Amino acid sequence: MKSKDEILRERILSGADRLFQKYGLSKTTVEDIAREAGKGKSTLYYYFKSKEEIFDVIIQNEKKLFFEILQESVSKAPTAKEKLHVFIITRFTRLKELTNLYNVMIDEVKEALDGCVTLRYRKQYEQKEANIVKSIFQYGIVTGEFRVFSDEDLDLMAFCFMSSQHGLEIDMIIHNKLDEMLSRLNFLMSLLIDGIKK
Amino acid sequence: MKSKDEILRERILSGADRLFQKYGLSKTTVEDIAREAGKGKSTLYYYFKSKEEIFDVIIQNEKKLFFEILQESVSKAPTAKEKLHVFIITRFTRLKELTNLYNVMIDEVKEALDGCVTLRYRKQYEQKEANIVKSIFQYGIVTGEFRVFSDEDLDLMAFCFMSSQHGLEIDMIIHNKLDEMLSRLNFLMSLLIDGIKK
DNA sequence: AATAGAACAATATCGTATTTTGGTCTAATA
DNA sequence: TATTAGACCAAAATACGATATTGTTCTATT
Repeated sequence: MKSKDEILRERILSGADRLFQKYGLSKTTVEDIAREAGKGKSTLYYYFKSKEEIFDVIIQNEKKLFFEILQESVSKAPTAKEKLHVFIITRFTRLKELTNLYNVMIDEVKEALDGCVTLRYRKQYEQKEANIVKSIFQYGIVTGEFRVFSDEDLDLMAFCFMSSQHGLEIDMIIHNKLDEMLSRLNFLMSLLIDGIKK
Repeated sequence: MKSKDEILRERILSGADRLFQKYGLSKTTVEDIAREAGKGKSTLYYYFKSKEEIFDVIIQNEKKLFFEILQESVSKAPTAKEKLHVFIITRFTRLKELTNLYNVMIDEVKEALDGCVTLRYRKQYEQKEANIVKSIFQYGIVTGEFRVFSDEDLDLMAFCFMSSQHGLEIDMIIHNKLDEMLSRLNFLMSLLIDGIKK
């Protein structure tokens, strides 16, 4: 049974989530968020330190949800190979639904390419992705599906696997071929799996 | 023996190349380029239709040079596997030297991520890259190094190989690890090669 | 034929006024 | 006392008119 505080807090967050999805962080005002929650601005500041904190909580929540879903679906697959494919499919399907998390990832790429590296969210996000992939590798080694690699190589491989998926995504965006995205992500993952299997 | 026209034309181009490298296309004025060539603006318009054409010629020249160098170094390697590694090393080494070409590639990624897909240069550039990689695959099949793939799969593989390299580059830029770039590019290529070899 | 320099319209920049915005604070309300 | 509204504030953003800059054209000159 949630307290009154928590109910209102979540009302503010879900309203803000919708606004950020629609208008982005910069175009959504604190006044907008207050109105959406049916409260005054002061009330927002009672519950949150700043607009930035509201956004941060939303992103952290989406990230938490994303990785819970990802981890759950991966854990259900019986083989490491299947886990990797499930990882790709689930990641692709679910990340797009979490619009604010997705947008933040893209924004940080753009910032980095502009020579402005802040990485508020992406570093930790990518680390979590790579950790899941690494644990799948380790599982695959235990089951005998994959060759044995050093821990250092596993880290490197996880990074490279994910970077290659990121690259494919970006290139598909560039070439406006979003409908082929999932099949190509899977194709690439199959190639990479072929590179590490026994 | 070059004609006077060609000498002056190349003087304009090399001056403009330096200016574009330093200031970029938008911040380099036609007046700048004229001054660098020691001529008036009108003279520039005698030889080139517009500032944009000067830039285009420079990019096309850099691209031509880049692919000649790439093709030459690849053709010297004896095995398909070595060709792929030479491709990666040469590509990495030489593209960075061709500043204007490199900058145009990055700019087009940024534009695409902004939802504005123009692709003045990148599409053809990527097609050429993929063609070289595909021909290396075909060579590797002939020499017996790689498994046999359909032509369609070869196209897809070439695209995916290059996209994965692009992704690694972008992620290294994002994480500010440019010093590790080449080793990781080679590491990823090795994984991918392992995925296609007999 | 090759070149300079003036002219032009479109675009960019700049300074200033005005509005908006995130956040603070006090008083009111439940 | 906890929660909330609304006034206020300084900084940031925006709008706008004036001015400068820029890419290009065109005419006259060499």
